[in-house]
Amino acid sequence: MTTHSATLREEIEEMIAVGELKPGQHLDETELATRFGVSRTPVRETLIQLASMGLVVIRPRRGAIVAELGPQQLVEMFEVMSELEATCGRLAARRMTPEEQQALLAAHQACQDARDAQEPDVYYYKNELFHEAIYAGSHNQFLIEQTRNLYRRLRPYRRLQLRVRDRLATSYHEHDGVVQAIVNGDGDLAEKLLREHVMIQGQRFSDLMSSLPRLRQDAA
Amino acid sequence: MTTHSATLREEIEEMIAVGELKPGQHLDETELATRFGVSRTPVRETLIQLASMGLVVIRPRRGAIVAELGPQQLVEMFEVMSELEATCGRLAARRMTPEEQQALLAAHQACQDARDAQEPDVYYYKNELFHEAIYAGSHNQFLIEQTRNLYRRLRPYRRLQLRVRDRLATSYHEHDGVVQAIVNGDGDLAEKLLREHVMIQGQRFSDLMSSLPRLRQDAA
DNA sequence: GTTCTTTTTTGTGTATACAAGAATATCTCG
DNA sequence: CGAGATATTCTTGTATACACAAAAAAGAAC
Repeated sequence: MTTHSATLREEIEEMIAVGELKPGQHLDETELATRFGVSRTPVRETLIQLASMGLVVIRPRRGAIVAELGPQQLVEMFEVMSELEATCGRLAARRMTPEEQQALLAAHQACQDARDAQEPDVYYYKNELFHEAIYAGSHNQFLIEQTRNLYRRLRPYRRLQLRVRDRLATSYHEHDGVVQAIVNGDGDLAEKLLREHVMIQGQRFSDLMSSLPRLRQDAA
Repeated sequence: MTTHSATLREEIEEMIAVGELKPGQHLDETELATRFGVSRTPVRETLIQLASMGLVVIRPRRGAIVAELGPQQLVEMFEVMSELEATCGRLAARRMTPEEQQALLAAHQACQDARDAQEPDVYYYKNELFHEAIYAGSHNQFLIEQTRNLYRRLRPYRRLQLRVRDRLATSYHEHDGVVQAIVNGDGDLAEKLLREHVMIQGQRFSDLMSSLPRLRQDAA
């Protein structure tokens, strides 16, 4: 059995992730309550959870709005993201079991297939699995959780990410170096390569950030 | 003006930190409500926040208990802690302003004074300031926040930390290496030294973990 | 005396009611 | 016609009430 606010949290979180609720948008408790057919209480509890996760901001007596991250914050969060992933990679290089290495290679192969087929959507998905395979190899459940949390928090802004020309091929090539470093057990190299790999995405973000104001709901 | 649940959160968080509420202990909503002279509603909202922070665990229909971290989880969290601090150090080595370097040196000097005076309590406090000085040098507010969050989450278990023989002198010596690496701008070295410095504390934790069952309130 | 079932009790989850602060609209006066 | 003050409305924060599930206690069967 699950509680109302738990399901609500997932739903609203998804709505934020896909942009149905835009950064800066005011979240009316009663409106959400009626929309989901519940009372204000579980809605409030949901909003508090989302606030703790950083997805919304609650100002006392002034209600909740979808968190809007400024360029500065985004850069900082991406930097941390790259560090977390790099750490996963370094630990994975030292700790992966043969089975986990096999899984990583398989995920890598799947990326190659998607690249060859020139299917960005497929690649995007396989890419996630590839990174998950590295996370798993860190053998640190808490680290994995933290990394996933941050990833989810950045998701609302990810849909901005353009299908940059040749990004697929470049990405795959970077993956290749990471995989080799990991199977060779070279943690420092894996760390370095992953840090750069993720950071490059972050820099693309920087490029896009000038278009940020366009994204968010014009707050009153 | 601030809201009830905000002040409540700080109070309960502190109670958990100092061990007035022990890991595993059941948190009765009505009891807390009467104790603080408010209704259940703000208490519930507080508990939800604490749950999102990982300090308590809420199981549906079964209430909240103070989170109890197993040895495995503690080791994992300490590993992440060391990585976050190490990252702060690496960034600080590259980004610190001269003023921030001065502040770091001052904090380091304060540690030395405390060591010479053989005052563990003072050293403990000055040590915090020392690490904070490094955080600040990272120039990444989000990273600092994450690091502080984890630190706070580990606080309930920190009071276990023994005054190990010679730990003060060793700690100060380790700090010395870190400071030199940072002022020399050697990010990689600072990262490595800080990782080890924090991890050593974590290993002391491991040693103490056998005494863990004694700490937590015997859950029914 | 032990174990399984049934009943009671306790405590959580949700809904509703009320109070107070913030936003907004209206009105008055320059 | 515009600016400031006041009143109204709206939304949030808190309290209370109720429903229902889970744990605890009591009772029955073996």
